[in-house]
This record gives sequence, C-alpha cells and structure tokens, in this order.
Amino acid sequence: MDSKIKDVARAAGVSPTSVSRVLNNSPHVSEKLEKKVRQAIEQLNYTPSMIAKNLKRNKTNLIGVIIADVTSGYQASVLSGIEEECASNGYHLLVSNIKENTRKVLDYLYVFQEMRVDGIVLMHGKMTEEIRNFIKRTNIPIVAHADVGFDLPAVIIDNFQAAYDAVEYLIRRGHRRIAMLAGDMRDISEGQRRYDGYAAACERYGLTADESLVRCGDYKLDTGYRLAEELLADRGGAFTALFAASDDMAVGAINCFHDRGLRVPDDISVIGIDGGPLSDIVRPRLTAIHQPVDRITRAITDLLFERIGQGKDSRQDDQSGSILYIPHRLVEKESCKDC
Amino acid sequence: MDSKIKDVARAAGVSPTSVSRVLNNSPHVSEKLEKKVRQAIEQLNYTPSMIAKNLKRNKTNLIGVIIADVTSGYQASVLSGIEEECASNGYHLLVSNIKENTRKVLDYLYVFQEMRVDGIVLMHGKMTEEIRNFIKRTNIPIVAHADVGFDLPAVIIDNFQAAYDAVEYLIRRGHRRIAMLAGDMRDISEGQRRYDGYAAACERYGLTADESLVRCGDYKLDTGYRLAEELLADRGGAFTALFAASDDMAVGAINCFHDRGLRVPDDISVIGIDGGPLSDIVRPRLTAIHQPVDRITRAITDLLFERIGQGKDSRQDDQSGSILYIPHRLVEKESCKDC
DNA sequence: GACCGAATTGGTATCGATACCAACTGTTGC
DNA sequence: GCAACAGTTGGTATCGATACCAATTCGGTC
Repeated sequence: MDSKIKDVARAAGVSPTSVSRVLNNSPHVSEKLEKKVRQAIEQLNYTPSMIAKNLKRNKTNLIGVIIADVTSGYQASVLSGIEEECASNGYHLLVSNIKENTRKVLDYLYVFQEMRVDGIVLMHGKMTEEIRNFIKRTNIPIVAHADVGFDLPAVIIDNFQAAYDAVEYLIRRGHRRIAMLAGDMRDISEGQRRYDGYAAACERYGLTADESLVRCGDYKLDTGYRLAEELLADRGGAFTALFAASDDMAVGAINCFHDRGLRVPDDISVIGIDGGPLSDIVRPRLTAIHQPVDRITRAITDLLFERIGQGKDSRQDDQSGSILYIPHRLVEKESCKDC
Repeated sequence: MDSKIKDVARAAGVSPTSVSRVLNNSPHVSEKLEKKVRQAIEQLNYTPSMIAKNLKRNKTNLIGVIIADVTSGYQASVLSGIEEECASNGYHLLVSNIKENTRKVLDYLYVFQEMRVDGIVLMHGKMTEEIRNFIKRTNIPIVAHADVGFDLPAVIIDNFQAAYDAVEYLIRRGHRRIAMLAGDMRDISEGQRRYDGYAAACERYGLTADESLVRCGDYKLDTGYRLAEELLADRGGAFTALFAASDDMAVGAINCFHDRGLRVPDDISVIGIDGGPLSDIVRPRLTAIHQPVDRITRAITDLLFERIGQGKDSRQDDQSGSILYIPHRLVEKESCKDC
C-alpha cells in the first residue's frame, strides 16, 4: 500500500522500468534481475496500483452492471454467471442495484462513465429519453439483457414469442379464461411485448379479449401477490389459468391462491417466465418459460468482450447492433393442469 | 471520454485549475467563469476521469464486497442494503461472488488491494491461514458479516445463542428428538458456533446427544434437500423436528419432506436461521431466527465508514476490533408445531 | 492616492504506473 | 580487432486530474 514502484526499484537497485517489466512478465528480463525484484517486492509487501496502471493504459478492466433487483433469484443467477465469465477474463464488476427504480439508471451510467468502465451490462428495460440519449452518445460498449425497445445490442429471449408460447400452452390444455400479470406497460419494451404475445395468442385461438383479466405492476413477488388478490376480488372464478410475466410474480400469485385455499394446479393453473431457481423451490414447482441462464450470460459477455476488443482499432461510436435472441423453452413442472 | 480537463480549459479560455474548481464546487469561483466552464463542458460532452482523480487523491470511493453466494436470498438482501447505504454516501461496490469457494477469497482480496478500494465487506466465514495473514497485514479497513473466528471487526448475530434459542424453542414445544443441518464445521466459525448452540441446548434440557442426527454441508438449498434425504433414509422417524443453519437449507429440507409426503409442521417441525425473503415465500412460511437485515447493513456500513474516516489521521494498521452483536429474534411463522 | 485584505485566477509539480527511446553488454562472424 | 546484432537495462515524458503557491483584480479605508 505504502510502497511504490520506485521504492521497489531502489530497494532492488534497479530502475522502475525493470520492476514494471518483472510485474508484467515482459520478455528480456534476466533471471538475476527478476529474483532481485521479486525479493524487494516481497520485502516491502508491495502491491501495484491499478489506479496508476489504468490511467496510463486507459483501461480499467471493470464492467459496470445495472441490475433491476438482486433479490430476484433469476437476476441474481444471471449476475452470478456474468461475474464468473468476467472474472475468468480478468474483469471485475461494479454493481448497481436500482431496485426497479428507473430514475437511478442515469446516475449510475454517469458514474460508470466517470469510472471509465470498459463495458456495461444493462439489466433493466424501462427507458427514459435521457437514458436513451446517454446510450446513444457514449462510446462505452453496452449490452442489454432486457427488451429496451430500440436498437441496442441485447441478449434476450423473444418476449413476444415466449408469452405467446406460454399462453398457447395453457389454451392447448383447455383453458379459455386466462388472466395475466404483466410488467409495466408504459414503455415499449419487455412489459409490452409480453402482453402483446398474450393478446396475440388469445386472439389466434378466438378467446374473447377481457382487459379486466390483465393487471400490470413490476416483476416483484409481492406485487404478484397483491395483483392476484385484486384479480380474485374483482374477477374471482372468471379465470382458470394465470400467466405471469416473471417467476416472482407467478410465485406471489401461487402463494396468494394457496393462502385463500385455492389449489394450484387443481383450481388454477399458473405459468411464469424465467424458470430461475425459484421455480424449483416452490411447491408445486413452477411450470415456466425457461430463460437459459448459461447461454445468456455467455452470450452477453462474449458480445461485450468482442465490442470491447473492437473499440481499440475500429471506432464504432454508436450503440447500434442487432438483438441476439436466445431460444427459450417451456419447461413443464407441476403448476399447470388440463382444464 | 475523449476530452480532458485541458481541452475544456482551452475551450473556455481559462486554466485547468479553474475547471477543476468548477467541477468540485470550490468557493471563490465567479459566476461568469462558472458559466463559461459549464458551457465548454456541455459542448465537449466532457466527463471527468475518476481514475486520474483517484490517483491524485489516493482514494477511490470503492468498497469491495466478497459475498458467499448472491443467489441466496438472505445474502442478496444484505448486498442490496449495503449497496444502498454506500451509494447514498458516494461509494460504489466492487462485487465478488465466490460461490462458497473459499479458495477464491484470497485472489479477490488481492484484486481489491490492487484496486485500492477504500474498504472491504467480507461475507464469508471460512478462513485459511493465508486469508488470515492477508487480513492482518493489510491496512484496508475490513468489516465482516460472518463469524470468522478471530479478532476482526464484525457485525453478526450471536450464532451460538441463536442456535440455542432455536433449539430451546423446539424443546419447549415438546420436541425431544431434534435433528440438525449444520454448516461446515471444519472451521472455528459460524458452522461450529451454531452446532455448539444446538449441542448446548440439547444438553441443558437433558436430550441424549445423537451425532447421527447431525449432518454437515454448506448453506445451500440443494444441500439441505440432500442432507434431509440422508437423514430420512438413515434415521427416518427418529426425529420430530429439524433445526437448519440457514433459511435455504431449511427450505431444502421442507421441500424434501413435502416430496416424500411428510407434512410440515404436522409430521416434522422445521426452524431455520436468517429469516430472509425466502422464509415468507415458502409454504408453510418458515419459522426462523431472524437476522435484522436493516440494522446489520447499517451497522456494517457505519463501522466501515468510521474506519475509513480514521485511516486518514490516526494510523491503525491492525484489523483488531470488537465484534458487534446485533440482537436476533425468533419469528414464529408456520413451520413449527407442538410435538 | 496609496495600501490592505479578500476574492479570484493561473502555473506547475505531483500522484504511480507504463511506453518509448537510448545505452550498454556480450556473442558471433569476418 | 571490429561491425552487427540480439538481449538487457535505464531515463524520462506521459496518462488526467488536484494541490499548492503565486499573481492579479477589486473594493474599501485612511
């Protein structure tokens, strides 16, 4: 902490340059010199300063992550995967948990920019005009794991199709009155897409659209519980199945039904999206559209590192880039049943 | 990104020093100058480099966090709390998820030291001699949220007493044959303390010690499931209650029992430790020793910032300091019943 | 009108590394 | 013995901010 490269150089009787060479395993270093230097490092308990190094190299090996809610099991598992990929490539994570609070996003983006992170992973779909502008202006590579509604490199499942598949599955099992717990639909993104998929499937199979069977909120468990309560109160008995836009909301709903004496799946079938750890924890186990976490985290980091690599030579300041759709699949567990 | 403070200075027709003053809201800056500078900043889309700033100030406003497993609901909620406290004090988090892998701890500690983080939160109790040495030598303030078994500032509940209370509660409800799912006991820490509390309560109330009712693992849900299976296979019927050293293990066990047709709490009572979000998610809701997350995160950050503040003037290189015990409480929910 | 102190502004060394260029050493071939 | 060259080593400018000291301006006072 206290000793600098110069101190080591002095103690070893060599130049700072040589110490630097030893630290970075450069070629053209004699064994004798290396030994002297390593000894001095040991003696002084020297640790190189990444701050200085970063300043000189103009690279930090930091990845900024904006996560909507770490206490969501699905998101935590994605975070964990990203961390692992990054660590094995020498990158470390600056994590910002916004607790679903969109207004914090911009602040953290600025922090990341000031910190000169090498890349950003954005795990939150709601946008504001300011956020969009920031993203378009910055030249830090960003990869989203969210349906942001504009042209930004992203790794996601096809949210429309995922919702469609979920609802179609319920319909095939004989359900005709299907409620939905949606995300926030005030933005053209995840929430909207998943709702659209729901609506499309309903229409395709000739189910009468009934807006009062759809409730919007965020993706949290408590919200799922609350909205399910509302549904029961307002429209109790009017639906035999429920499609929730996240595991957490689905489980919230299951718990609500359980607490009201309704049995899942006997009285009501429930299907979710994510298929994260929680889907195996609850009883009955949650049937859900499964987002393959491994493939997703892998794709996110691959894409990010690729873009970080490019940044050096080919200057591509804009954040345009195609969306990479990772195939989802419906995993049947125990929460759905024929009607 | 591209423009530096000098560019701004040139564009505004002032000195770099003045730009710096504007950026830091120093006194003695005329409105006219400030306006010119802000305009130039806007025009050049300038963002100050924290790297350079940090180098000069010798302070990073970064807190390194070593977390045992982010996918644990309890730990995620602690992380979330710490993040919030830190953010509101201008600090940001460098997060390392070790996935319960003790060997990664040392690597990350070195990374933190190289990054010159201002403080470290250690949320993992297992130690090695090397880790201990590192902690003793470094002068980065460290606060643990774990029972590490030696004199390091820590914020924890009294693990011995917590376990004792849990077991005593079961005994008071008439249980005499109580199994335990313990953490890892190869180290003198959390795992050991919680086991000791269990053993002490058993002894105090004259229960015959039966080592074969105790199984050790880590704190994960899957482990809880597996160990519960083992217990049932080896000692099925020999116990009416189970004390698990974490929420996750408790829920794993509950699920195992559920899958085997055993009812909780009717056939077996289960009590856990943590009282995190999961304890409200499972059905039956988990009765557990509750670790007050808010108070804990608050205490951790307070302690850390206090030590960071001190570092400047009074040099206190050693990491000794007392352990702060946060009072726990037993929260009765639905997973326990009279025997 | 000269002087004083406070407010405002600028110049430059510095934080701790690395990169680039220059210098030195020793070996080989003629 | 000398040139050529590869293998080592050292000196110093530099990354982009801030801190310290010096210079300047501006009122107001005597």
